[in-house]
Amino acid sequence: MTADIISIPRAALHEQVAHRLRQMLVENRILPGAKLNERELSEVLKVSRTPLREAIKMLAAEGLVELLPNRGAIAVELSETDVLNTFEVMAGLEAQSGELAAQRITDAELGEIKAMHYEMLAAWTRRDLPFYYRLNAAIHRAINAAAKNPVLTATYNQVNARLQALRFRSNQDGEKWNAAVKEHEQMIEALTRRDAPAMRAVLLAHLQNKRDVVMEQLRAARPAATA
Amino acid sequence: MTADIISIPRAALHEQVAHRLRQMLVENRILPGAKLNERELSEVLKVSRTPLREAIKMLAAEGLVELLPNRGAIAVELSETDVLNTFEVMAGLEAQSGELAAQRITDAELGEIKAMHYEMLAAWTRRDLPFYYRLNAAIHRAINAAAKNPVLTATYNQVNARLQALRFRSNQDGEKWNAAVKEHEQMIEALTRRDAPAMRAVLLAHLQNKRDVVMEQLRAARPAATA
DNA sequence: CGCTCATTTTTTGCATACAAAATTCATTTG
DNA sequence: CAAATGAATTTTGTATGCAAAAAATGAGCG
Repeated sequence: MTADIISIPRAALHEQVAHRLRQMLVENRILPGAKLNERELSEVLKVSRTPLREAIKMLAAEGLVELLPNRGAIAVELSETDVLNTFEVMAGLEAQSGELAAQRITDAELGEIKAMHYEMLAAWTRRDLPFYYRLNAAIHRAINAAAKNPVLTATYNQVNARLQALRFRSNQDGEKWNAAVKEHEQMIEALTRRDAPAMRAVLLAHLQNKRDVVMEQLRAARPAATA
Repeated sequence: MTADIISIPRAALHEQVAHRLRQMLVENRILPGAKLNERELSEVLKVSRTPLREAIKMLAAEGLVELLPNRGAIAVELSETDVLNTFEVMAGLEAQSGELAAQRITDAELGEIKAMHYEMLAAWTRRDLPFYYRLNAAIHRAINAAAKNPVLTATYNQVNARLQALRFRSNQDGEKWNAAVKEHEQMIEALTRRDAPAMRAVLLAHLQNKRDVVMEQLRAARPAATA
């Protein structure tokens, strides 16, 4: 009875392909609106078209690509109203995460979040935007995890993935950034007090501001074009 | 220039297959935990395995089936905690739908919902459970539509689909049924007053009760077995 | 010059073919 | 007779082939 060491059955090919495509989409290596050419992609990823097409179908179900009958798939291009609607849903999911986290978080989890919060403050003080972003995302993930609802986490991740593609690295203006940091401090306080309604309120406000920042940058990047 | 009548490009095969499979899963024609045999299904649906497999991958991304590496797919089997978690998310999505609907509903939409409500009361009075269920679902769909957020609607539908499979037709007990009807009346009132917080509160309570009913029937159907 | 329409080329969609893994089943052995 | 072993069968996973649809190209015409 050797412990079954050798397992690691290597994730199925279509899973790997889906993962890589997802990353390419989220990192804007495939631009919104761009066509996903099957022959081309199968050469780049070194797989046949069959698992590639299966992966594309999964991404379509996740809302990351759009399927055009007889014309393949394109990376989703969110209109302004799409972005607003998506943020609205995200706000609801974040608010619920926060609410549940306040009720269910353990002291250990809270401690870790506080630690990350201080690291984030350090990054903020140094104006180290990339590191700030990474910690910010990690904190939100940790709050979500503290809610202890895998269905909520999965739903949250899926909706969030669509927004990742347009989360610019560009520096948000100082005032908004300060506000975001202040909101984060309120979150920590609310969590410490296990105050669920406060968490909900803070996160709703936080996402509203995040939405405004993104919309502003979006309007600066694209001329106008409402859809 | 004849008006292009002949269009109707007939939805792609994998879409049709996905639709039919989704229905089979939701209607429990494929039981939870059952294996989806590709050869078998491709014979029943009269398509080759390729579009069938693409459809299965989509359903996996939607959370309706589970993919087991090298062992195909099985219809998802929700544990008790899965069901509780899913209801928790649904409650949040319904509450948000109601909140937004209260802010955005038109008089015409409200009128139609009221009409359906009265039809539902008729079905309730006659103890016509199937018709009651259909109207109930239609009302919730209409509220969701009145929120005017397609992203919310899509998310809602996707999460809800997983619960459909276990929404028994069996008659819920009279007391709970009366409570549900009363809640629906409160919903209509809140909508008429355009009272968003009230809508949120009513829908949260409504889904909590719905959850209790389902959990009770679930526990009656299955012996115990917590996962 | 620009436009239309036919022809070629490319690309998608579905079916089939083949390889690898899992399952089944019969056989053997303790 | 139970458990174990190993071949036969089934089933999944991936690649390839072929038909139909869309896009690109280019010739002809206004």
